[in-house]
Amino acid sequence: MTSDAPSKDSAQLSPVELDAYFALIEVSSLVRHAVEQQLREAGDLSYVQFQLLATLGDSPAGSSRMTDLADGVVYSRSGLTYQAQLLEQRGLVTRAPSREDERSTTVTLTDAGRDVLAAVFPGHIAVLKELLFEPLSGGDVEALAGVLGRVRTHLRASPPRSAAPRRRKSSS
Amino acid sequence: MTSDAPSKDSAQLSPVELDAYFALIEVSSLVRHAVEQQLREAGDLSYVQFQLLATLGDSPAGSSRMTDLADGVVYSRSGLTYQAQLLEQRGLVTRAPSREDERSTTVTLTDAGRDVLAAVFPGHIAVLKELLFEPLSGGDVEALAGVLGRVRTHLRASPPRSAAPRRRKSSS
DNA sequence: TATTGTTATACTCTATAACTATA
DNA sequence: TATAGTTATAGAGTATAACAATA
Repeated sequence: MTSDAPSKDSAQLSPVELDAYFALIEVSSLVRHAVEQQLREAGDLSYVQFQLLATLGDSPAGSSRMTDLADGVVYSRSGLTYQAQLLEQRGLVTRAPSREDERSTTVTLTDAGRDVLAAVFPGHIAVLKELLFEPLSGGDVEALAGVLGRVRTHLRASPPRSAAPRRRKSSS
Repeated sequence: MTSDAPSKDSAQLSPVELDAYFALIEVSSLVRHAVEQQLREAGDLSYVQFQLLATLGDSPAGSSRMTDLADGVVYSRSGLTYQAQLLEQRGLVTRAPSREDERSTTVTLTDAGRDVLAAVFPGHIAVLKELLFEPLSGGDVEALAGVLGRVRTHLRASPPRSAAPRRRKSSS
């Protein structure tokens, strides 16, 4: 333990950092894969579609603008359009031009959409409990939420390189 | 905060669990996306290709059987063949039947493969430091590695649902 | 002119099933 | 018969660029 600092200078990652990085990739990868299967089987939803439905379900009116929906879920606008089309074709959402701003499209969760969401939730939670939370203590979960929350805040604040193709363009 | 225990029974996730889950997905998603871009720009590598090269680079002989390579990197055998073909076409790896077991294919990292790996590493590390580790203390990193390490162990031990199409079939 | 969203298109990746060959 | 790997093929998802419409 000579230098346990995060080593912001050296061009190397410390062994602990490597551990953390590899574990993060492997865990998120496996969990996501398992969750995707469950969603596919229980409701024929891709993960992105689930995220969109869940986001709509969280909003009070069950609706949202396309641009707001895109936040964090998708990396390109056309990708969002594509997924929204699929959801609309299945009758899980509705799309209509916003009255406030005719350029915007308001996406709204339908009753059928809520049904699918409800059909999928229990299994979704079961997978998470079994795969992610089963081996963790309450303290572990808090630590995880705390640390990852800090990273998330950092990521949201820092210039998203090109994660967000458009949107949030201050100067230029 | 009546029941802060991990709540292994109720069919709901606690607020902290939800936090941890969402943060995990968002962070891993953003980090991975950023890393993928860097790898693409610096060495024209997909993340899976990078993982394969890096795995080979870690092994003493710079070579490995296909099946061993697949571990954790890919979810189907054909997917691995596909990526290995791409790497071979670019001259970054070599494929040859193993002498010990003629059924096996031994994949070996070439000098060109090592070069690409070397070309890509610094930027890779830089992205991780900037995006993932920048806002974390040494203790944070250790906590992260510890908790995720525990989950990883759990995931590796538990029946991979169908993550591993073949391989590791005890009874049957 | 800037913003919102869609469309067309090309491409990457993944997965299932059928198949070959060796143990 | 079981294992290692490849092939064919089909489908899902993503991204870029060009486009239309509104602010």
